[in-house]
Amino acid sequence: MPVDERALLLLGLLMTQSQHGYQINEFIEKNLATITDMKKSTAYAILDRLAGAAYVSARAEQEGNRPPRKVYSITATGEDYFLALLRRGLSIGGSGAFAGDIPLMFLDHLSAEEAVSCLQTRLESVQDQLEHRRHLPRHGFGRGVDLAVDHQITLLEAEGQWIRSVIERLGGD
Amino acid sequence: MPVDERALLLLGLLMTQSQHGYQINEFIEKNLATITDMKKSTAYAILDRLAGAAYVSARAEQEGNRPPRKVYSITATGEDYFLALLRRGLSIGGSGAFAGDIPLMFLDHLSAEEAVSCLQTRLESVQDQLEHRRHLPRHGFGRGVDLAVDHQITLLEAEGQWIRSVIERLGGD
DNA sequence: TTTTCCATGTAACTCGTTACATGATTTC
DNA sequence: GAAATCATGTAACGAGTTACATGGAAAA
Repeated sequence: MPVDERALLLLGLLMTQSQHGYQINEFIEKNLATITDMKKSTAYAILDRLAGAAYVSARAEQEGNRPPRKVYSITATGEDYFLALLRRGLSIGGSGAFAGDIPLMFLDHLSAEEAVSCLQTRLESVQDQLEHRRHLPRHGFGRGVDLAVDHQITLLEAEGQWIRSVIERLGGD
Repeated sequence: MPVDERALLLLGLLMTQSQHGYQINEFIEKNLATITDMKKSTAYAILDRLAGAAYVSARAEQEGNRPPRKVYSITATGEDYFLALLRRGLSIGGSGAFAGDIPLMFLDHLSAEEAVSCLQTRLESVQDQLEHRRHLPRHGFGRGVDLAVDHQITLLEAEGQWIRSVIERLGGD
């Protein structure tokens, strides 16, 4: 039973303030790109679903002659549900099976040189991702988004170290 | 374009020797539980698909009056495809977004005590997973499955350390 | 004047899981 | 006599992505 992370994310964003879908999608795109890859259609659909379940309420709104919006607010039941999802999500965490484990199993089907070259590419990608996250604007005191980014940095550092050790074992330059 | 890890896994297992689906599924269930959660029906379906694409060939076989089997062998084209998937998979690795990042974003919606309690549960789960992987029978010299398990151990250790540091920051006992 | 922004969706599709079916055989 | 093993699948479902539609207003 995987915790419904996308619903948790949307509810969490609505905990701060009532928002309409476009607004939420923009926030995700601009600030949470490293954390989630949820697509806009998906967000709209889930907001709909949450409204159907009365975890959020929706009221229509219009500004000038802009397209009409649906402003979502989290309900009392929604807050309970959010907290329940949050507790489960925090307690459980990842499954321990990480993406990218399977290719490793077959490393020895490549020559040492080729394996090293692939791993170096991977290492560079990890370094780039680290660099990117380190230059991200900080918001708080290790809370909120920053905490998640911090988590990613830690794991990316470990990943980088590990790749380097494998390259060494393979006798790379 | 996420690398097709499941196809890579099946092709990789067929690189060692020709096998029938049941055999493959058994191996996965007994030896790769920490690495993948692919279901049997899924494996059968993908083997079918790979046969359709001529990446593997299938021949029927029957032993005594057991149910007939389909023994799959990887073809020359299949080996090429396998190596291509392998190179991509090794070079790319994970996206940097890890499962369990989202709940972290909302940690401060819980009281410090409750957050600590959740994280301690998570820490215990990580420790259990570490323990389990450390007691797994080793096969080779840091190659094959062992390498993937090694990778998981490294990341789980980092995860554990990180959780401990967060607990400390929150003033946990 | 073409592009981008605003704002919400629908329809078709992919990928994978769940639950079930089959039927002989060996084990409890 | 009941249950597990062997061996392969099918059908229904669910979650999410992709590509597209809409239509006015503001920006390039």
